[in-house]
Amino acid sequence: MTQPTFPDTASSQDALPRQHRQYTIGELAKMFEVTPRTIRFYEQEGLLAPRREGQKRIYREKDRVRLKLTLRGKRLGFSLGEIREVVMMYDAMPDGNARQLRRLLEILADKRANLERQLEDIRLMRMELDDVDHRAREVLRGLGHEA
Amino acid sequence: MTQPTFPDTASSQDALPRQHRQYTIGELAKMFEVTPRTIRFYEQEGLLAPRREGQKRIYREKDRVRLKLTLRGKRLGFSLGEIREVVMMYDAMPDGNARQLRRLLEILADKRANLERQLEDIRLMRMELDDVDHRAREVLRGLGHEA
DNA sequence: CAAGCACTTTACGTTAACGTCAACCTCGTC
DNA sequence: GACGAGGTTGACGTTAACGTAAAGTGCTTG
Repeated sequence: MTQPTFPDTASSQDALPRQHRQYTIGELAKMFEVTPRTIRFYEQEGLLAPRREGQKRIYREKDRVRLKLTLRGKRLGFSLGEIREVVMMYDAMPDGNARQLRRLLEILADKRANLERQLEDIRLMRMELDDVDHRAREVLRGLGHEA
Repeated sequence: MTQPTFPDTASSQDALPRQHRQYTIGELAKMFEVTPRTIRFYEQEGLLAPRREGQKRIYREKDRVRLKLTLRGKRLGFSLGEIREVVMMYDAMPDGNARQLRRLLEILADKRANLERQLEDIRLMRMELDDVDHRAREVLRGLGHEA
């Protein structure tokens, strides 16, 4: 039961300059409660690109952040492809030409619209849940009083 | 290009008592911009249970609402199984025993927690998008001034 | 040096959520 | 009565996102 290291709190016992901290695939996996397989898969899908030390993958802070963003995107229901759109274009930005940048802005607007709809969906869904909850409690109360 | 009838606005041209309005599978499909196949699939998965008129499926207001909730759940990343958990227990409530009801309350709390995390995720994701957006615009501005 | 542990690649398996036929009824209408 | 627009039931195909098993590499520890 090796409980997960928490992603944003302690970076090992000796406070390293964090920017230069390195991670193995297993460490990252535990941090975020995913399997190494998942992390390798994300690499294969072009979402991560860790250094190699011999044959082993070495992850740096940047990779950790990317993984974090990727998983957040997933929780919001984005596909890996959609996530890659943003993450990769973000990296290609500095030397990006105008056309690419405008395309990126389009994509961003798209994602944002998506988020706004989700906010509304959440609001509505909450109300539904509250409603069901209320009814259930009342029925339960009724059961308590009889028999 | 038969544009979709909007789910909550006009219920046909003659204002029917809405509660008794009936729908064919094709009508529902257009309303929500899904295929009939999808709707039949949801039925097979126990999310819908329309009446039959001969061989044809007849959907009533209740079914339409269920479909709406289902699709909303999907947009929020819930699986059909999770959606069924709530939707079906909700129907089984009136005659539900205490154990079932408590189980339902658990599930509800679960979903709610899920939603709360999503809210936070959205907040963070928004900030990221804003950031990328800003950078992109600045680079674009830079490109305009040179050359 | 054998054992164990963490890592590697390759490759096939699995699940959810539909898509895509094929082959068939059943209307209204030309 | 042919036909086109809807509907129906199978049944097989497809895609995304991993799971899982096999077989090998490299360190370090008793």
